[in-house]
Amino acid sequence: MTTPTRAKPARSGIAREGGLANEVLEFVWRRREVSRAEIARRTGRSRSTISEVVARLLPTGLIHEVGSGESRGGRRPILIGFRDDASTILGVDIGAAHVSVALTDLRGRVLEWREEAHPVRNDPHGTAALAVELGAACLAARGPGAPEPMGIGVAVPSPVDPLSPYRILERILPAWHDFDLLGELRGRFGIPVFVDNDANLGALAEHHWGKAVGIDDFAYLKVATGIGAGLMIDGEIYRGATGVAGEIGHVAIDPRGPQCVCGNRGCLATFVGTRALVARTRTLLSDFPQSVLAGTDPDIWTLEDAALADDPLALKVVDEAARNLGIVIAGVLNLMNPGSVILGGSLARLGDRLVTPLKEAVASRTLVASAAASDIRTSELGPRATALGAATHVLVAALADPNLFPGVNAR
Amino acid sequence: MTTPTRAKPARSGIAREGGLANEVLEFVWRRREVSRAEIARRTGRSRSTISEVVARLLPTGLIHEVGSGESRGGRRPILIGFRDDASTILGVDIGAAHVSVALTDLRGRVLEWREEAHPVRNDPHGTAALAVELGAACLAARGPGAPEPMGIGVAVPSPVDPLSPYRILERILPAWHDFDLLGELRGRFGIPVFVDNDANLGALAEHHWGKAVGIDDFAYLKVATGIGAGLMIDGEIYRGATGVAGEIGHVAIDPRGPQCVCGNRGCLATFVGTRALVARTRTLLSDFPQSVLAGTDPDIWTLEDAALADDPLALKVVDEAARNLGIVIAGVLNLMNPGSVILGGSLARLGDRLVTPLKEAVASRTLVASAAASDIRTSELGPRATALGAATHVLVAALADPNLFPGVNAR
DNA sequence: TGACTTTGTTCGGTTGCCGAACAAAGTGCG
DNA sequence: CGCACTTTGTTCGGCAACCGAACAAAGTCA
Repeated sequence: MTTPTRAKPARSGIAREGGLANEVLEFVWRRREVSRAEIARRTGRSRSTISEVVARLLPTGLIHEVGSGESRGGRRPILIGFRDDASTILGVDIGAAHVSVALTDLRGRVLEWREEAHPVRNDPHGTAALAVELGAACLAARGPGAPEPMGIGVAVPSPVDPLSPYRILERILPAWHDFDLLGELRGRFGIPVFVDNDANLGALAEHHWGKAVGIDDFAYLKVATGIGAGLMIDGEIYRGATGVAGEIGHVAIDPRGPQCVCGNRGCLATFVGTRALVARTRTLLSDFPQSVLAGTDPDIWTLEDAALADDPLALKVVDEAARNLGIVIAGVLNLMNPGSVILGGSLARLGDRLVTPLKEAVASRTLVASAAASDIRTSELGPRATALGAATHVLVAALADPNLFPGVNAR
Repeated sequence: MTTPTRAKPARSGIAREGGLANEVLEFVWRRREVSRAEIARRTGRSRSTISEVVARLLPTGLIHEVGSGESRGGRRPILIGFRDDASTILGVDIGAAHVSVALTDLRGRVLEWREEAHPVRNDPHGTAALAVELGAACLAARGPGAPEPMGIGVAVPSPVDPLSPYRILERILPAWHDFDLLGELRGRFGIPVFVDNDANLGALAEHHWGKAVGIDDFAYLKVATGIGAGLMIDGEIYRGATGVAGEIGHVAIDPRGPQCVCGNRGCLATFVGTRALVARTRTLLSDFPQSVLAGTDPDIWTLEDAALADDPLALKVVDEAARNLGIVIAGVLNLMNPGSVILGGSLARLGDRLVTPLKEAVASRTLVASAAASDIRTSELGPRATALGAATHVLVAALADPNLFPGVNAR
């Protein structure tokens, strides 16, 4: 009855303040070096207004004057540059069986990197301690004089409800019930902490640093222990009504398929998850005595290496996986019409060995195949993509409202 | 190089001007009768500001003072009401084999209604002439003193590219290549014309007048000659990168299924389109000699009527259709996590006879079944839903920017 | 060299919105 | 009934954001 309805709640949970100062800041970040007059032209504001805004932004230390640019027939412009080293960000990737941490600058460069295997599912306290330890190690490696990071981003292998991000993992990881990972991190480092689902953050990383730069509507599929999709719609992560959009691991693709942990039969995850791929490889070993994998106990890494070496057994497993993925991707294309589909997770390093059979499977299942199927690609961001995406989330929040990060303008 | 990037291109193609005046206008429309003080509270603005905005809005004739409301312990408020009869809107539904036109007021009430069967696919000129004729008939029935409508909305059974809405139907209806339906209508009536896909407009109708009032993320499925989905995301129709989002009729649900016109096998449309349902009914006739349909040549209407009368043959056909639809809807739920799924098209009148088996099929294919599957419902808007949605599109545009409709404030 | 451009700043003015103050019109209690 | 208190809607002064015009500085081009 008395709830103000003024501002739409931002779907991303990020302020998106709309102020001109933020718009200019984000523009300078995107263009790296740009004059006041150019900002004025591109934002549609007057030069006088932009001059004033830039003057207010300079003392934050996020931007600075970096010299003069080329003349366009008159006075040479003073270029405004973004200070990529004005601060740093910690990106934490909580996987199914590992924790990794990246320390990045404000341009997505990974300055430090730590990774360690850990039984995440059953040990929330140890996981949090490990994340703190790896983060501290990243900071220590930068030396004593390095500035404090401005924030921490965390990727978790589970849906995140944007309305109550603190109670996250319990659905998939019961041991994590009511454990406050975020509070732990905030308490240790004393800076803002953000969480999101790993596939969502992978999509964010692709949007900023990968194959989706400049594309505002695309789907990112991460194939790992589980399978998840991150959907970017109009430049923002789409979460759906209750925050579980993109949970495609349990789409049924074969009602006669094997039993899945979720209780149904023939889920995508039972065919394409890393465990399923390794199991399938073991089953086929006896049929491929000439395979380099023959006589070994394969895991996902040796399987991928074998595929990269064009081993026939590995290629057969990848081919089957691609065709099963294709069923689901065709559905995504028909339903959402994304501008691009990007494949992430370790399988992405197989490149065309994965994409070619995938495109075939998709083309036979889509009406507008020619247009849609042509833009399926593999990520090139590598194993650091998720942690990088977590850091990127903090960067996006900072550009949208730098006031949330008091540490920055105190330099 | 010189493109201004100021305003994001609105995905809907509608202005969404953001001005306070439009916000107030839309608020008054939603609340029907509301005082200045209440508007101020709910929009977060001051009473003085709202007073001024209302004063500027009153001369448009879209709102007016309608008396005084209940006191809340002090002076009684002056209620501001929306003039539902300030203008009218023409909504045109171009179907696969019919044209229908609704004349509505600004509250979605259908004042006049005309419908006629027509071979739309092969006769664009005749179709346009028929739309004009039915529209004129609606206007004539209102008498000579009636005000001119403020705009025309058109629903077409084909994707619409928001960037070039004039070349619409050629992909699905080759005979329509380069025929300018919109120009025809604009030339005849001299008022703004808007187009969109029929499923999108059905979703819009549900959002304003049907089962999705208050729900900003949902999927609307229309089952007719073809099958299409309208996706509403954050209160706006989602079109995807190239305007074909929701084209789910050709999702493959059975690789061993029958050949489809699109060239693939086992498309959803080959199982659940009206033609497929009638064909399936004919096939099963011999197995159900006790059916009321036995000995008849059934069509989609008699089939639905039989199902409503609990005829076993009809129920079996509906049951099969529901299970096939369920496959696709489960995919929609897993991928997009909509707050609700609403079924439209004539099949919707079967109600629980359709929804119950559908929910069963969905529940066995979704991970978060309990939450998601519970909110699948049938539309109650009936056969006028699409034309109503077309008119609603014009209403939405008008509320977002009444300046587009000069005819209104000239009263 | 001189005419013309472009940049960035200064300055006065408009616009949108706010808060304080006020009159009008209510309610509720002694 | 009378009086204190609320709520509504308007008026008016003021602030912040932004703009356009004017200008000096610094460049290009013929």
